[in-house]
Amino acid sequence: MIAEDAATLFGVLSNSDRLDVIRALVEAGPDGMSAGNIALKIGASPSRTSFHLNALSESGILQKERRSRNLNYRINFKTIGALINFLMEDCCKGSAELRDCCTMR
Amino acid sequence: MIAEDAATLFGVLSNSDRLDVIRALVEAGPDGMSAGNIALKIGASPSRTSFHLNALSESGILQKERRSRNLNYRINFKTIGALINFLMEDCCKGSAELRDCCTMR
DNA sequence: CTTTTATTTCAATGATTCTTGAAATAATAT
DNA sequence: ATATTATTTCAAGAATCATTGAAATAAAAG
Repeated sequence: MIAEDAATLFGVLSNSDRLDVIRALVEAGPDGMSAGNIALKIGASPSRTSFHLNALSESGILQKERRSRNLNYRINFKTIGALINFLMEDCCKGSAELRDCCTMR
Repeated sequence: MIAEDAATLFGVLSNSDRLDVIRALVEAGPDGMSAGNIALKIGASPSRTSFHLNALSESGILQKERRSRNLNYRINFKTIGALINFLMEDCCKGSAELRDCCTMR
């Protein structure tokens, strides 16, 4: 991953609503959740939720799939993992000091 | 760490210049670098560099210390580590799937 | 084929962030 | 004291991002 793409992904994560969406989808498990249920869960209007869902899926953090009337979203952990790898390995050159600060080690 | 603080930190990381600063300081090692040398290294004007250094140290990603005429900056890995922990443990609830995507595991 | 449900798109507005270059501050050296 | 070096601060403007509510689209049901 190049720095510009990482910067874009960090930008997508730099919003509480979007972090709430990720949390809701992690809780929901591998089947994901519909846009409407996500909106209810995070307490935001449909259009506001849609705006954030678009940023998240545009960047590859979420994947969407239509299921009849609903649009179902689920997390794509590969993208989040790639971003963490960029930060730890690329950007911080695998720093041992940083690794020691991380619980998963 | 609460979601709002994490969102702020992600916002600080959402800029290529600032990622370049972090990379330069990781390369520089534990002694860090002066603002002027950072500006030279990342190829940005002094005031622009100062703007980004301020965002980085304000958020706790960098620490600064005056050394006579120079202001010396170095990385505070604790903050970056705490953010990675938030993302992996808090936000993604320690997801095994996410952990499997990370090289450090 | 009209209505209902689910969601997105759009335009307008407000808020935040970034860049630039000039001026201000801080420390040191002459 | 004055000049030099290092860095920040500031104001102005441009660019990007977020929110709102109304209108548009998509699918399904009556």
